[in-house]
Amino acid sequence: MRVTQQDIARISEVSQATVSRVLAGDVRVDGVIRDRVLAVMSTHNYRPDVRARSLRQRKTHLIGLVLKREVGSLQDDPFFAMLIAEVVDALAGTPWHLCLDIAADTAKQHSIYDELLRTRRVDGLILVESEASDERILRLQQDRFPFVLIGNATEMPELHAIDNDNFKAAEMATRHLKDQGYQKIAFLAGPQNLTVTRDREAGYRSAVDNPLVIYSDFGAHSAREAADQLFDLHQPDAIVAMDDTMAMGVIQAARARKLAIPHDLGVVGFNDTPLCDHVEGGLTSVNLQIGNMVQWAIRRLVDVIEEDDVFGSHQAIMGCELMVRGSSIRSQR
Amino acid sequence: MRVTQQDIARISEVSQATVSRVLAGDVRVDGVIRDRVLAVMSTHNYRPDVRARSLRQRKTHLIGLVLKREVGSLQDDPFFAMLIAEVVDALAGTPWHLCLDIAADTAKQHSIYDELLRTRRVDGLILVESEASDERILRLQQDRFPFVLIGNATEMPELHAIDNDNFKAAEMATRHLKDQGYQKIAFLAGPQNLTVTRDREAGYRSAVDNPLVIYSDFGAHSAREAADQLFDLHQPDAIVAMDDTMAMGVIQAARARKLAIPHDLGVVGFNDTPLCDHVEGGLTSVNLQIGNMVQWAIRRLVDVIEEDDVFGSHQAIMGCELMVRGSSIRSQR
DNA sequence: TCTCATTCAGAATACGTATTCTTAACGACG
DNA sequence: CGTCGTTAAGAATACGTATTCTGAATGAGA
Repeated sequence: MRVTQQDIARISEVSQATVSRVLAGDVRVDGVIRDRVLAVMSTHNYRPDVRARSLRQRKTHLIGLVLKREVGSLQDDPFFAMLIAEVVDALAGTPWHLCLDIAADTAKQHSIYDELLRTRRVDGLILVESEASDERILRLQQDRFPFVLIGNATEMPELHAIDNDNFKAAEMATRHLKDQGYQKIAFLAGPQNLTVTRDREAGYRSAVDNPLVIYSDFGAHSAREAADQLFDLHQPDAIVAMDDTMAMGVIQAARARKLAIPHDLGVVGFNDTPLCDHVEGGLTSVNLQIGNMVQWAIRRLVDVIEEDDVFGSHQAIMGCELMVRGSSIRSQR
Repeated sequence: MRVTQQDIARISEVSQATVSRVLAGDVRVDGVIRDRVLAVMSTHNYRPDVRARSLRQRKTHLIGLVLKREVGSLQDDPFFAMLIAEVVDALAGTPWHLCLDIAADTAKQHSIYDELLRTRRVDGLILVESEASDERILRLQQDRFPFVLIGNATEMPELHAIDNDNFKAAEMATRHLKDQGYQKIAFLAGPQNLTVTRDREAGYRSAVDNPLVIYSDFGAHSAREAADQLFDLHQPDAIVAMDDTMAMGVIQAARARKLAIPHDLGVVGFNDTPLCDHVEGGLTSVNLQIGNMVQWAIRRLVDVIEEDDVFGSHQAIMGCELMVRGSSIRSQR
């Protein structure tokens, strides 16, 4: 059977309350008794039961993250692995843990959120992939549930959020291609309802005279099909892709058409994932400091939970850096 | 404030016990009352508190997964993303959730396991990357804690485990290269203490006359360095790499030396990750049916937890399939 | 010496639920 | 008409912890 505070109390010949106090580091307990209790705890390998603690403290010490992705497609995009890893890393060494769920579609995602917060399984949520008018946010605010958004929240000021400067990032990527002498630069966009798509598209448009935009789902496969369309219809000589995975789709399409990179086609991606090094010559990509964003978000979220600061409003913008590699350096050729 | 069974009871003019019974679908409660209570629950949007439930039922409905990986290196290898995604997918639609942790080294991993099970945060664990004599397994068995191993357990019969046929997989990959006319086939192995390394090495050795093995850490970078050593010292004309990520390291090294794939060098990886399609011509890889393995493991684990079958012993071996792509087809050239 | 403040630890309670124990009502059967 | 079995729901309890409430002991100050 499992050893409880009751057992420790009995063996130490003190009350259960005292054991609890020792555990909490309460200064009011006598040194002699404290040491005795600690010794008993140690010899009996005692650890408090997190289930009882959760009930009593009304806190599970779990952070929820619900990704939206089709079954079996998470591994396509290292971005999600980065995200997950960064969250867990940020939580390491703290009393907090990650509760991870993946939903196949928006409806499922909503019901999972609902379940998580209404059953009180998690103490707070990290939101990613925000949409233009995000239903999740409204619900969470209504329920006064702690959450932090990783994404654009300029139109919803009453919340905690951190975002990339996606406008600037896309602008920078596009200008870079222009500087390299590319003439007809297209933008391979993601789903149109996402704020990240809108922001990057705007940045792209601001840097180009004759914008050429095509929307596509995430993933190399969809991107490849979209790239094929672009090549068929418009023959661009450079493509800014929404992320590295989609850039890989572009590269696959280019290979099939014997288009040489970077000579015939310049390519830039986003996220600076490990994929960039797997491309011959390297894939130019915008580093968005996802790790820093996640760390900020987690710190904020824990603060919100512990200070009960649900109504506060901290927002931050993370800088970005263009990592120039072979896929966009035409001048060398 | 949050609505509890007590509130539902008061409003429905029944006792809290009855509400609990209605929730559990207890047949002994009268139909009229049941409907009344259900209606009140519905209008008040009631959901049971998972924290109280965890304490009372002694069950958190959380499955733990602790990966061992250096900080920030999880995204290098799609294998982990696959693993995580498959676990979460297998849990979707059940009352179970995933609690994910990542440890930088073995010591940290052990302390996380210890914490998870002794505080009763999770009800069971999925173990991956088993070592030859795995301390984790001994501890868990000692504590009679539910777990399922994804890995080789032939030397530890008293547990639930599922594994690939790694011997056969490596043998198959090696023979394939031989059949394609490669003469000097090397094996780029992973850490030597892992059972998966040992099994694949054995399979490789069984298929080759003059074995040529080099050990390396996981990840493209380490693999590239190891591959450079191989090229310097032994000039192999084909390499079987422990996984696709390491195969990418090999390919990077080959590119730097202007070795043409598959003409000058044949390459085979493992896991059949999305990386395979990102290589020009495609990377040949062994599909290990990770999804099926994970599904089996989760089903088993949930059974073990719910049937309290900690002492049972179910084991299974998953088949594999060689996905032949351009990186190993010399005959076409 | 008496009073009062202070310190420390035990007793009691609450967190929200599931379940066992108890009791009331009712019908059947002798 | 009384007894007993059966059914249904309320009362009570336990899960393990944190915390408030209470009381005993100690020491200081008058």
